Amino acid sequence: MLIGAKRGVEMDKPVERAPVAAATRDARRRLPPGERRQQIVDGAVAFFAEVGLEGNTRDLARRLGVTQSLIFRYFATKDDLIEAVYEQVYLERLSPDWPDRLTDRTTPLRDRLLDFYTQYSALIFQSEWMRIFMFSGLAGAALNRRYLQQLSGVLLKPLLAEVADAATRGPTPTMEDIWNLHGGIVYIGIRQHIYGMPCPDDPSEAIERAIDRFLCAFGVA
Amino acid sequence: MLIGAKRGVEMDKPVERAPVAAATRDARRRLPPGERRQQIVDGAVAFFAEVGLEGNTRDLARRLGVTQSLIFRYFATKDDLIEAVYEQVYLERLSPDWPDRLTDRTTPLRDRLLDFYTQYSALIFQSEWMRIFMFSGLAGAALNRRYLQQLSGVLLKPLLAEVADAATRGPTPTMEDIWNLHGGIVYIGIRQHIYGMPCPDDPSEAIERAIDRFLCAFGVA
DNA sequence: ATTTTTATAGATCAATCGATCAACAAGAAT
DNA sequence: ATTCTTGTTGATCGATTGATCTATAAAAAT
Repeated sequence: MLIGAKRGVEMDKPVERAPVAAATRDARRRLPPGERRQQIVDGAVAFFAEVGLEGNTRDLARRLGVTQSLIFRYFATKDDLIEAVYEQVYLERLSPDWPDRLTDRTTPLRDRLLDFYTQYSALIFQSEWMRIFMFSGLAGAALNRRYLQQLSGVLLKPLLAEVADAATRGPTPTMEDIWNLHGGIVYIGIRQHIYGMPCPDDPSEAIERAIDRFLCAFGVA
Repeated sequence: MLIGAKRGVEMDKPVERAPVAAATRDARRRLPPGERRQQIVDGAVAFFAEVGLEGNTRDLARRLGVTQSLIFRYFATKDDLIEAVYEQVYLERLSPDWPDRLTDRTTPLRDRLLDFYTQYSALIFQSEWMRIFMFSGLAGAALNRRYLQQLSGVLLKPLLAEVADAATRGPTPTMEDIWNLHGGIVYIGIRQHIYGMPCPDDPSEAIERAIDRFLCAFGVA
C-alpha cells in the first residue's frame, strides 16, 4: 500500500564526484561485496519493517537504488534475505551484562529495575525492531520464540527471584506477575509503533511509575 | 506457510443427504446469497487470522470448498472482503453497558475492574480477534485506530476518573497509568496468540493480581 | 595500455496473484 | 414436465511475483 512512487533509475550523467570514504552514500556501482550485502540487509530491515515481510523485492531494490536481480546475487532466495534481516535485528538485542546488573544486590532493586527498563525500552522502542518483531511473531518465526524464551530465562526469571527476595508483603510473586510488569511497559511501544497511536515522547516517566506501583504492591521500598 | 494441503474438490458422487436446517455444513451448492456471503466472511476471518491479510483467495476458496471465482461474486474486490472481515471482527466488540457498569459507584471499584477485565479478556483473548487486530494494526487500518480511540474515550478515560476518585495515596493517576494497567493485561493475549508462547489457560488470576497491584499503589481498598 | 575478474544491469521465465466471463445447473415458478 | 432465474463452476486474462541468465562495465592485475 502506497510504497514509494515509481522513479527513474537515474543512472545517466555519471557526475564526477570525489571518492567517499565510508561509501554508504553514493549508492551507485561496484561496492565490495561485504558493504553491498550489508547495505541490502540494512535497506531490507527498514523496508520490511514498513510494508511487512511480504513486501516485494522490486520495491526494495528501487529503494536501494539498485536492480532487483542484484539482491539475488547476495541472497539465493528471499527467505534467505529475511533470515539475514532477522539476524541483524535480533542479534545482540539482549545486552550480556544485564543479568548481572539486574541481580546486583548492592544497589536497590528499584534502581536496578529502572536502569534495566530505561535501557531496554530505549533499545526496543524503535519502529524497525517493534514492527519486525511483530511481523515475525505473526509469521510464527522460530527466532521470535527463542528470543522470548531467552528473555524469560535470562532476565525475567532472575528478576522474579529478586522481587521475591525483596518482597515484604503481598502474595508470593509469580512469573505471571513479572510478565505483567514487562508487558505493561512493552505495550507502550506497541501502541506507538504498531498501532500508530500518540504516545509520550519520553516513556521513562510512565515506566518509572509502573515500576513503583509494582514494587509498592510487594512492599519494596 | 504450510496452509492446507492440496485436496480434490470432491464434487462427484452427490451422496443423498437429508436437508439440513441450519445449512452451515454441506458446503455444496446454491445457498441463499445471505448465507453464502456470511459463510465466506466467517471463513475469511479464520483464514486471514491464520495466514495474514495477504493470504490468497484461492486457498481461502479451497478451505471453503468453493471456487475462487465465487468469492468475487459476493465481493467485488479482495479489499472489500477484508473490509467485511474487519466489520465482522470489530463490530460490537465493546459492549455498550460497560461504561455504565464501570462507573457505577454503588459497587466497589475493585469489583468493577475485575468484572470488566474478566469479560473483556474473555472476548478478545481469541486467536481470530487478536491476530486480525494485530495484522490490521500493522497494515495501518483506520478501523484499528478508531477502535483504540473509542476504547480510550469510552472506557479508559472514565476508568481514570474512577481511579482518581478512589485514590487515597500515591501520585495523581494519569492516562498513561491506565494504559499501563490495560497493556499489561492485554499482553497476556499477545503472548499467547501472536507469539505462540505458553500461557495460563485461565488468565483471570493473573488479571486479578494485576488489578490488585494497581489499586494497591493508589491506596484503594 | 591491455587483460582479467566480477559486480551490476537488463531482459526474461515460470509461477502465482486478483479479477473477469461465458457456460452450466440447482431450485423456484409455471 | 417445462421454463426461468441465478448461484456456481471452469477457463482464462493481465499484472505481479521470485528467480535466472547473459551481456556489460567498473576496478584490479598485468
